[in-house]
Amino acid sequence: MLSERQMMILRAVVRDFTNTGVPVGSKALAKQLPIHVSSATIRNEMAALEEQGLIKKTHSSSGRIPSVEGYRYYVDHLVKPDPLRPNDIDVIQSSLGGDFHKIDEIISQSATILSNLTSYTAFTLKPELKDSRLSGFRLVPLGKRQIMAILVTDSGDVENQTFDVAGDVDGEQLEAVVRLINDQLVGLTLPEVLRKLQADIPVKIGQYLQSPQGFLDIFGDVLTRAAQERFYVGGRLNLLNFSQDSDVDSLKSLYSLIDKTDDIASVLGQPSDKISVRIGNEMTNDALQNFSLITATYDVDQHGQGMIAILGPTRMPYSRMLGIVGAFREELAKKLLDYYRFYDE
Amino acid sequence: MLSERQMMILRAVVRDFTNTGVPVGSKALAKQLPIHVSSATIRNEMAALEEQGLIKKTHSSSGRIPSVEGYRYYVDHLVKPDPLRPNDIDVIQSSLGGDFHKIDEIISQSATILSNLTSYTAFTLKPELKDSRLSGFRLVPLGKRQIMAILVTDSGDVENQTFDVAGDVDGEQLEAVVRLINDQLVGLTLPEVLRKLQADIPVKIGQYLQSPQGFLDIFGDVLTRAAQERFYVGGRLNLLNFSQDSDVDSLKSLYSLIDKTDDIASVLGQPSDKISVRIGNEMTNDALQNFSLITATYDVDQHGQGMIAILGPTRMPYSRMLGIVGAFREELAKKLLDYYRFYDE
DNA sequence: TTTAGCACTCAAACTAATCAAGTGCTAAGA
DNA sequence: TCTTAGCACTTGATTAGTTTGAGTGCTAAA
Repeated sequence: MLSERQMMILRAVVRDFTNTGVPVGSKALAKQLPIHVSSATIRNEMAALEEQGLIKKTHSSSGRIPSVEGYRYYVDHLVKPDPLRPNDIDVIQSSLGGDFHKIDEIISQSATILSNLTSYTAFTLKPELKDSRLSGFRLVPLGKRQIMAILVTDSGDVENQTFDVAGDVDGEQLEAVVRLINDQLVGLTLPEVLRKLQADIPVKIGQYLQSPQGFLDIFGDVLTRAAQERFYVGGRLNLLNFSQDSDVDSLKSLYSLIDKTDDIASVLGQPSDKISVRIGNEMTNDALQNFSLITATYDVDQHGQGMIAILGPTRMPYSRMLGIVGAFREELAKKLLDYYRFYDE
Repeated sequence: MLSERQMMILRAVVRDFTNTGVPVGSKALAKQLPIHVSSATIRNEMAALEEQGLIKKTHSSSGRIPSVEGYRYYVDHLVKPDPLRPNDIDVIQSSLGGDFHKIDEIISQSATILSNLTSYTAFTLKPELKDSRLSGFRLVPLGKRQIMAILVTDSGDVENQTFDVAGDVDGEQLEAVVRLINDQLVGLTLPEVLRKLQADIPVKIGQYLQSPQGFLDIFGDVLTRAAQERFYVGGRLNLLNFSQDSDVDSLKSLYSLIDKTDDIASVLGQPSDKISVRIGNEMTNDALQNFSLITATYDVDQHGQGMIAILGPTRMPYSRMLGIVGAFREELAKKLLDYYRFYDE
């Protein structure tokens, strides 16, 4: 249990340290705090806070910095999200105001906006229904020897891939394959389709194509891409700003993590209604020990739930960041609702 | 004019320095050189080389390092490309040996291989005909309100983009627009198409669509993408290894340069038959002052000419790198010829 | 419970001393 | 004329020692 005064001190330590990056000493605090006490008193209180593991020293005679637990307490109990700055509002309005022709443009643009506002790295995921289902498959012949495979899901995701075929393209064969897939697989969830693709489908396709393997490769490829959550990243380069003493290796593993599409879901974690903050070692990933991750979901009614996130140093100004993330999720949801309303109704 | 002995010394200085990164002194050279002279003699020769601007000191009593002019002389007159190591050959064979379904897979894979072999950053461009022409355009309706626009050029490039439309999709309108484009624009070079797109096409399309602007945006978009040379990058993270004293700003501008699609052509420069080496300030771009760029073209007969390149520190082992680039361009050309032969004939 | 005072700690900044690698120059030798 | 041994000199790196300043914990008095 913390006393009022201890909370006040903890809050001040976090605020000061996140702003300046310098450990905070008792004298500076005494001068700054609204109550009138001496630095010695502050020292006593700080010792108590340290006892509880909320703040720590960088060396035996240094000022204090927040521990991970201290940040956590601050985020859970003390922080109040800052309201947006007028300038921030302008940025959002103007970047999100234009005309868009597809959801993905809005989502990818959002990642850029978020990274600009925060000067950290931002992630965005489009609204996604729980289990999206295969809703259509096409094979479009292009030119002489080229075919484009297109896969559509019921949540509107489209994946496509072109590939070359040897010999002439037989229109009837293509049609037969497309019909087969649409008959047998449309309506199933993508994992189900993947499972069937390993089982009975190859046999059936063998009836129409003499060498189905190539085709199955392509189809499987497009399918896995569609099953993976596509996410957008903004401001990747901002990570460079926080590479303390230029630790190239950890930077590299950080970037590999970000670029590995299949890992991002596990990093961002489960959606939850609240805005979630994970701090340093609260994330299991080694590369993220000095970072904090703020994630938030946004709802677009029947179109499902999406996610936005920002990744910055543990030592980030949480009140401002929480304000930005909170406000932006609202703006994005609003924008998407408008978008769906325009195209769907 | 350099004497035989001076050449020998210059060669040794470059070789030593590129291998170790440490300025090369007269004593070490005297011990290492095949001829038997004292370090004092070497010092005299080095003074002569410095006089000519080919080598320089890092401070008044240091060993010598090559100047940009020294590297240039070395590359132009002294270097002999290393033969590939057996291990390198294995890497190429196994990474390029698999089955590919499209040119782009081979080209993108090549960027990865090159970066692995060199541990630098690699670029690859697919073989490109001089002025590729529009050879086909489609609008494929997907689901309720989604359309995919597909553009094909006569060199086999495919660009596509999906977009949403408000209101019901009118199949006849779509067909009319597609027919219009195919009638009026197929066969023209892409710049010509772009020009027409600003001029008479909008009027004509206005006859079929009540609000053509959205469509024109999309079409223009796909068109510009198709007109830009698509290139692949391998080993971008390797640039981090050479950020001397973690100069974040110059790293950032380096990455922005690499990611800006429209600038890369100007960076890579004009194709030429030879393998070209550009060193440090021979490139005008500020961000590249400490880098060297090796570019090489490769020919795939009637399918045009492509390009590969590697970007590494000025202080790179040129003989090995030239060997790798030289050998790889051959391998790649061979692989592509095989590929075209399989699919085209 | 608060606070003035004091002894103590530690990182950072600065100074001085030493070392090793290298240079240019001179003068003697081939 | 070219080569080379010898020597004085320069410089960056490393190490050890000092000083400074911000900060701490503890004690004893208010």
